[in-house]
Amino acid sequence: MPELPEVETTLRGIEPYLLNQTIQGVVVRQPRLRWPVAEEVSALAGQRVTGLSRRGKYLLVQFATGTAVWHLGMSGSLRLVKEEEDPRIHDHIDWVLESGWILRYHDPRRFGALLWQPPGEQLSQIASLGPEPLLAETLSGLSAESLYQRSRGKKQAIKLFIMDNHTMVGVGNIYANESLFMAGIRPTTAAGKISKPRFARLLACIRQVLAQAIEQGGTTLRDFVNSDGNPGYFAQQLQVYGRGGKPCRVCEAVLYEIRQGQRATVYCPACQK
DNA sequence: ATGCTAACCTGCGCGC
DNA sequence: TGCGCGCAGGTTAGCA
Repeated sequence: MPELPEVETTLRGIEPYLLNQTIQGVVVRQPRLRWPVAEEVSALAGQRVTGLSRRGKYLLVQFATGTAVWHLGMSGSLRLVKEEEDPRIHDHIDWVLESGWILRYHDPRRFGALLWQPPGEQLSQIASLGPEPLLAETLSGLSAESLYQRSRGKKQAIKLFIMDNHTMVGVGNIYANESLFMAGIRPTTAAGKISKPRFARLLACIRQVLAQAIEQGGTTLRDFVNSDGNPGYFAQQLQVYGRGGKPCRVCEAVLYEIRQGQRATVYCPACQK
C-alpha cells in the first residue's frame, strides 16, 4: 500500500510520539514478515529514540545502539494506540512507550519488514536505493539530465523505469500512473526514447504529485491509515489510477487499462502520447 | 548488465 | 450460499 507519501505521512504522525521516548517493552506476536523481525528489536527496552527519518519507503528509527528500519510492504500501517487497547488480528508488533502509548504495527499481507542496522553500517536494501525525488536537486543529484543519461539505450517502459528504486525512490504504482498522466506521457514508451525536455516535465510532475499527496495525508484505497487511524484523502484526486474504462477527466476519452510488470497501468489514449 | 517472471501472504469482490 | 479466480499502495531472487 504505502508509497512515499504514505510513508512520509506515517513518519510525521509518529514522530511527535516517538522522539526522545524510551521504549518500555517490545511485543512481537508474529515475527514472520517479509524477513524475520530482527532479534535486536526485541532488546530495545530501556533505549531512547534519538531520531526518525525516511529513506525511500523505509522508515528509520534511530537509537544509540543502531537503527530500526521499518518497511510497510503492501498493507502495513503504524499507529499509536492507548495501552489498554487490545490487539486485533494482524497486529504483529507493539512498541510500548513510557508515555503509555503503544506504537502498533498492523500488516495483513506481511510483506513488510522490521530490520536492524548497526551503527556505521548500511543494510543492502538501503544501500542500493536511488535518489530521493523530493530533495533539492543539488542534494539528491536527481535531475532531468541524470534521468536522460541513465535511460539512454533502455527499452524498458518509462513507467517501469520510474518505479525502479534504482532510478529514484518512492514512486509506486499509484503515483507512477498519476505522474505519467499529468506529464502527458504514455506509460509504455521506452525510457530510452524520452527526450530531455520530456524528462524535465515528468520529473516536475512526479514531484508535484508526491507533494500534493503528502499534503492530503496520502492515498487510502483499502487499508491505509495514518498514525491516528484515519485515512488519507488523495484518492479523491486520482485522475487515472483505478479508473480504467471510465472517461478521462480532461478530455472524456475512455481510459485504457493494461498490465505492465504484473501491475495495472491506466492511461488516457488521447492525452498521453 | 537488462529485462522479464514468479514468489512471498491475506482479504475482497466478482462471476458462475 | 459457496467456490474459484483474479486482483491489491512492494520488493527480491532467479532465470534467459
